[in-house]
Amino acid sequence: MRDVDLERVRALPLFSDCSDDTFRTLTAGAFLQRFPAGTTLLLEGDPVDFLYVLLDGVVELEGTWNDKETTLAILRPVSTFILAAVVLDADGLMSARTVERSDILMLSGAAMRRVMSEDARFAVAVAQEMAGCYRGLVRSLKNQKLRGGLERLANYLITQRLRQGGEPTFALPTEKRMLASLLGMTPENLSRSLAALADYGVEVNGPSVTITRPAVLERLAKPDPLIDNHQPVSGGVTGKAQRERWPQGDDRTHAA
Amino acid sequence: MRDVDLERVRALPLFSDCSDDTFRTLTAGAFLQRFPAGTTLLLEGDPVDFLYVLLDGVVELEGTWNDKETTLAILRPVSTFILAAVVLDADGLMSARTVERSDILMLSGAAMRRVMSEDARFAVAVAQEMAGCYRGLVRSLKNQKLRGGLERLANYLITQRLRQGGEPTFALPTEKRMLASLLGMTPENLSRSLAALADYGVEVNGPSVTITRPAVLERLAKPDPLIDNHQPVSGGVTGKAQRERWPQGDDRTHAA
DNA sequence: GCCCGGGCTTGATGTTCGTCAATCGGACAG
DNA sequence: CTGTCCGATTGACGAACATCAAGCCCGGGC
Repeated sequence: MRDVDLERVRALPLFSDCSDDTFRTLTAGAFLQRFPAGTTLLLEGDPVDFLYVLLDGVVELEGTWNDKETTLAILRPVSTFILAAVVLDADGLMSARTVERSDILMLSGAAMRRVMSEDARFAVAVAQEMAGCYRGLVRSLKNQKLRGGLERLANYLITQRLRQGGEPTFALPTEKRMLASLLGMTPENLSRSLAALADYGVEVNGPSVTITRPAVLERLAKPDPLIDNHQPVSGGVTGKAQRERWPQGDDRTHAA
Repeated sequence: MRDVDLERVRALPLFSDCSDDTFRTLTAGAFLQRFPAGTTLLLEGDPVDFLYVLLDGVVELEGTWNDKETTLAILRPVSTFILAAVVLDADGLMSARTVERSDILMLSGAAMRRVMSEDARFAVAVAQEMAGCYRGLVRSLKNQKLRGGLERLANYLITQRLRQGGEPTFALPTEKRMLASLLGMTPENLSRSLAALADYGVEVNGPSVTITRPAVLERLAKPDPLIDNHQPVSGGVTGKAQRERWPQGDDRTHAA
């Protein structure tokens, strides 16, 4: 395993605060693997033996029931996933699939659990990361239950624009079929919804989207910081916990 | 604060494993308060200064957007809530309301965060509780995105029956309007859905429900351990983490 | 006893969304 | 270049669901 990769992992909020011993123990039994696109890394219901760290590529988390599938999240580097199952040593509740060829680091789940109880700082980091993931899911559930399809799409586009730097034109990060599944609608309906957003200043050309009248779109979308996390993805803010702390920042960690 | 209450808190998985010092620090600045029904304990978007522990009564967690409300969870004793916001020192993403008169213990969030980094066992317990809550939300999101209203209701009834001891007849734990909101439908539709379940052996009499042909209902509901958590609530299994570990139990915590 | 209010139910109606089917268009192999 | 495949689109239709508007039931207050 290359030092470059090790440093990227060490820089993750999840690992940046732990002792060198802890980090050595965790990475000793770890291995980095490259997977082709479309590989199922983990099937829902299977026991989870590793914490996965996506270093390069794209990974989809999906859930299944009654021959229907839904996308629960789309991950980009650098992200960890199935941390909850590792912490509890439980079966995974969702499947993980590579969307593109991906470099993935696998850390022993047993080692994770052992090391947590020895290194309080690491355990705190795990708790914080879990809390960040939890809050992301609360946002998803509110988004799903409170908004209609068109509103979800409008907010997705607004969020995406901000995360990609704020330019009026940006690219959809995945296939539209997968985006539809993430937004909780069918591909047909996503198509129609995108067409309907033309009235609100949204121009679509293949994967490229241009928002010509942001104010008009926002009046429809009614974005809300308690549902949408508009934090830009730039600048090395990689952990789910850090994303949830924005915009307050770490300085709120006062003792009083 | 009475010793009886202290012991109930100490027995929670979240606190059962921490040192006496940790527990003393946490409970020193804590206070127990009784709230009447319908009290808003916390408004979404407000900073969270306390970890709440519901000792008696019922609490509803709800989310709001655009003048619409949805129930995200209904809590019964003994449960902690808004742990994620406390861990990250962030604003709450949902409101908390008492449904009945409730006894609630409030622990300083700042103390929680301070103590976590000093007591690894406590930090691990927090991480585990967070992981349990996270998995509960994954289940909710899958339930919401993959199933239709009738299926959600059918599975809710099956789960409720098992949690209340497995008898064919049991009582709905809350007002139907709130149940409808939890299930992501309108009260009108819940009424109609309950009526529709008559064909599947479900008899409803006010808050009392009888499942006369469980097999028939299950064929409709298609319950799935990756969505529905059928663990009975009896026998002091109170933490979200413990509920997620079932049915494996703690013996899976092998080092290898 | 009576009235009143709130929760629940029931029916009628419209909107949203999913499904089925056909078509379009670009990517790629032969 | 041409045929094929697959994703995206478009239209027609039906199912699921929300909304609006009664009416019912039951319990509390007068």
